[in-house]
Amino acid sequence: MTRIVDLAKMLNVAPSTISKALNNKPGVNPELRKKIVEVAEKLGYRRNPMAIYLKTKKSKVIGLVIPNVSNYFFGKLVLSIEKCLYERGYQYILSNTDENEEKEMEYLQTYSTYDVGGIISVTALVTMKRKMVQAYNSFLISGKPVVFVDRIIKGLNASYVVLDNTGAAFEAVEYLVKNGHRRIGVIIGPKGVYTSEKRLEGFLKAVNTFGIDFREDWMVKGEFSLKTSYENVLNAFSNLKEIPTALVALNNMMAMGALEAFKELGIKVPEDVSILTFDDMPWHKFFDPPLTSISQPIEEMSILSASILLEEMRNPHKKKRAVVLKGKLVERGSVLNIK
Amino acid sequence: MTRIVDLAKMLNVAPSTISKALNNKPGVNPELRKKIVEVAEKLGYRRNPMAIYLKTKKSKVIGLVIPNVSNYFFGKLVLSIEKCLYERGYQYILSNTDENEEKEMEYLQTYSTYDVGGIISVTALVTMKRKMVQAYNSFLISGKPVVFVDRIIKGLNASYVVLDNTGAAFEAVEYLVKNGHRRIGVIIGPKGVYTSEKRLEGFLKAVNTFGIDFREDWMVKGEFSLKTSYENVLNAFSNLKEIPTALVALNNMMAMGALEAFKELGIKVPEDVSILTFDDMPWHKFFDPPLTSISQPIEEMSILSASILLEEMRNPHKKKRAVVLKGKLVERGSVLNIK
DNA sequence: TTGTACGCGTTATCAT
DNA sequence: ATGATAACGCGTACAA
Repeated sequence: MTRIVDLAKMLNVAPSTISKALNNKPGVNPELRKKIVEVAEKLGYRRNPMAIYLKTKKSKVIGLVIPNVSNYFFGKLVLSIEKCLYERGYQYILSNTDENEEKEMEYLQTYSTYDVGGIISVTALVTMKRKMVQAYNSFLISGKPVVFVDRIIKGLNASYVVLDNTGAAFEAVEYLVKNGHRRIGVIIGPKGVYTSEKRLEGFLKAVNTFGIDFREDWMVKGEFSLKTSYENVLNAFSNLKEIPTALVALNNMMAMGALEAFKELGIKVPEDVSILTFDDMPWHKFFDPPLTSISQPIEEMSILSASILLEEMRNPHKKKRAVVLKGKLVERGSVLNIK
Repeated sequence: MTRIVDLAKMLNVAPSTISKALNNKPGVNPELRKKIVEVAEKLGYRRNPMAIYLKTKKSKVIGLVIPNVSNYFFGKLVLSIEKCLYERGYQYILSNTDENEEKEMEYLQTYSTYDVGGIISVTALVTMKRKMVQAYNSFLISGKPVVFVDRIIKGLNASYVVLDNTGAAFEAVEYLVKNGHRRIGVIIGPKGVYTSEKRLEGFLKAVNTFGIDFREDWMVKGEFSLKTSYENVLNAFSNLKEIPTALVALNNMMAMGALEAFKELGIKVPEDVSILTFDDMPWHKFFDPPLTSISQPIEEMSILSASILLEEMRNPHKKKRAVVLKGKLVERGSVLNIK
């Protein structure tokens, strides 16, 4: 590895001059600077982030908290965020929390020892809210910005980038009503989870607005997982005297669970029940039937969150931003027009 | 952040004593050690990896080269590897190469400045092989182990963990033959890609062994991507006078591409053509028809590669290991028995 | 058991 | 405009 001192010796100048030249600081003869840059390039000099941090205390490493990279949505998020960061010379530490708050707390701890300069977080499903708030707050008060993506923790003065979950859920129901459905069920996620609650809020608002039937026993708890959703849908629909004509899944795992349960029960989709799910996936079009889904602007979310974070790292007293993006309903074959 | 000196002051002992106590080294009074561990715990002391590295030159950061985390297979791989590493106090730098060798080279460069202690690599599709070999070799000769997963670069003395691609492809064809198929096509990946070549090798071996028909124009180039596969299958099957009764896709993206092309051409799966694909995905069972797939032991691959790497980091002169794992054929509905 | 020098590459500061 | 050099940080090895 070529170092600044190596370049200095090579060119018979002082290390400080090399440093100034490479960092575009004033006080270097333009010709000399050009030569220095040239030689640095040729010898493949690369700045040493550790040493720079040692000296300047400005870390170019950011913490990236994600529930689970093997989920397509989060994988894409990581991918685009990495791209943004890499282009600007930042590194990141990826932390898979597995939706486990304790694990998330653990990871936040390690961030201190690695001196991350900021955090982008899709925070885990929260129950021990107080501790979590405290943990994130300790970063915020020490001037390290945090940007929340997809999910918010209330009571924290941090920027965030989320979907208009309420609006999207409203539109989902509206679409079903337009297709003649008046008996609509829903598979919900865990209590206290931001996305689930917001989506349910929009769902209920629409039910109210359009004055359609709604029953408590058409609301199935799915815990945002395939297995739970499968079990609870199986249970609910085998006991129901009157089943809804359509079902909204508040995430895609739960839609798969429902599909599996329906297959077992001999309930045909969409003939017997229509399905509409949150989170569009590239393979939904190959499903039987092709799944009508709500797609999220993942790329936009990633780019926004990364640039907001970087901006706040540069300028710690910047006003926090609250970004809410629109979803898009992708029509396919899992919703039947029963008008 | 509590530091060793803080603990030392607090307990009126020397920093070196604290260090020894916390690292289970001899030369500390058992009672004192107990007290030190206790106080360290209470004050939330966490060792500083940077400082340890500074002193010992032993980095606990490892480089993780992955084509694309948003691909389920690689996402799972990252997840399990992270788990292994985290448990033993290691951190990792994730690098998405996007199957781009130049990007991979770039990332390998940054590894030097972050002083990674070792590398786990699913290396990108290689054409500039020489440069790549050189890059990895420079790590190997400086005593930093590299473990290749899923794909191998020839001419490198490094451990690897891969699937028995040839065997799995052979079994795929064998299964089709058992179901009465004698005209079998294949969608292949890019030239020079380890997994594609090995799988094709097994395919051809089986064709030979079972003495079934094979034609050059039943071999479609899919480049391991949905789009290319779609285009080429569309093209090939609209010109073919006689189409095969079954098609093996050498990865799941290409299977989706074929599915899309068949839909457009009005070719029914599995009535007109059976499909069998590499890479089982959790959603394949919901496809129309449910996709018969070859599943890989992702978890096992991850755990093995992580432990081999860690072992070699501890013991640099350990003999390199070559691990080949078996795939498993998951029967579903996309292969028709035409006997 | 203690005290302390040392390791690293960069950069800020002050002198020339 | 350029040079010389002292930090910067924290854990550890080694001599006492």
